[in-house]
Amino acid sequence: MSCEDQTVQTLKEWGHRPTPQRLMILSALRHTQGHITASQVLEQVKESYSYIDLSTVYRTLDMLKQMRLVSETHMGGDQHSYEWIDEVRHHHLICQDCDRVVLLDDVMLESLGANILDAYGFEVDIDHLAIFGVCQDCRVAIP
Amino acid sequence: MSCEDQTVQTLKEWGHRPTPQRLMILSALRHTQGHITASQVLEQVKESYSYIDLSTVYRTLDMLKQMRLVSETHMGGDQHSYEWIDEVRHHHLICQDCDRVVLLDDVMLESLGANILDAYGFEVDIDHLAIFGVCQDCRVAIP
DNA sequence: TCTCTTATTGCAAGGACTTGCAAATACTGT
DNA sequence: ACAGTATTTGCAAGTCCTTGCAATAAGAGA
Repeated sequence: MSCEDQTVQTLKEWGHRPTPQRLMILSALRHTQGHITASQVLEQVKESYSYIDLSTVYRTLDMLKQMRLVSETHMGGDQHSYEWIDEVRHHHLICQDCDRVVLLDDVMLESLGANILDAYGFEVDIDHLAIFGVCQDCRVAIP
Repeated sequence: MSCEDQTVQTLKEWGHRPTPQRLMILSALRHTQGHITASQVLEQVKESYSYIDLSTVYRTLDMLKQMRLVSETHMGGDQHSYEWIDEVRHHHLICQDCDRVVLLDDVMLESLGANILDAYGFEVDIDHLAIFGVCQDCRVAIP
């Protein structure tokens, strides 16, 4: 089963229709390494189908978020970032001085999730977290 | 020194001018228990000064965020929430089923901060976090 | 106190994202 | 294959928040 068919299957399982627009948006997301903004998705899809509308992109991204196939992150700029959730889940440490982005392994947050579940009975669901702060280099540079 | 004078002092220390608009916005924030949205601040200030503009409110909120006097949280609705940061810092667990908000003690996140500092040399700066998930009651209700 | 400089304001326009709605499209059962 | 139903789309309008800019107001120095 191709990766395309796989996606169609997943959509159907959720009761969503695999429309051409959705497949194109999915393809843009899957074939992008790392983060991509909604308007970048739009541009990419427009190359094959120029009538696609931004609202369709956002609606599809919302759907995929709910399905846990993509993660949404607000990384400080004016636009949100979206990313296909592959095997390895990770988060981001964003330096407020130099804007550098450091990947944070999900393992770090697993214990947080466990602690919260213990203490509050609340089952957290952290797909993608952006944590702000100051990175190592800037901490050294700024005494 | 009154709480008003205190605020004026803090503003000056940061090189910001204590304009009437800012003082009214500050007062609205300080005298609100819990969260308040930007437009709620606007409404409250308008009662004494009807020419106040939303952009001034947002600009002041940004300033106060930077000064760590208020925290901003996106709690799932369409507007952000702002809150005066008092003695006790806390975060929020938001249930995606029933929308209930559970306060999360900052202690839970201190160890996360320490772990990240150890592993990455990155000094996190988490003012106010909104973590989504499923609360205890809903976990029980939904088998 | 008065002038000079700089920060701040209100307004208007803009950007990102959302929503209402009629037309178009995909699935279901026959 | 076809009609009926429910979803989905593109468009347009709307919401929340941000930004550019000229006019205003605050603080500093004479």
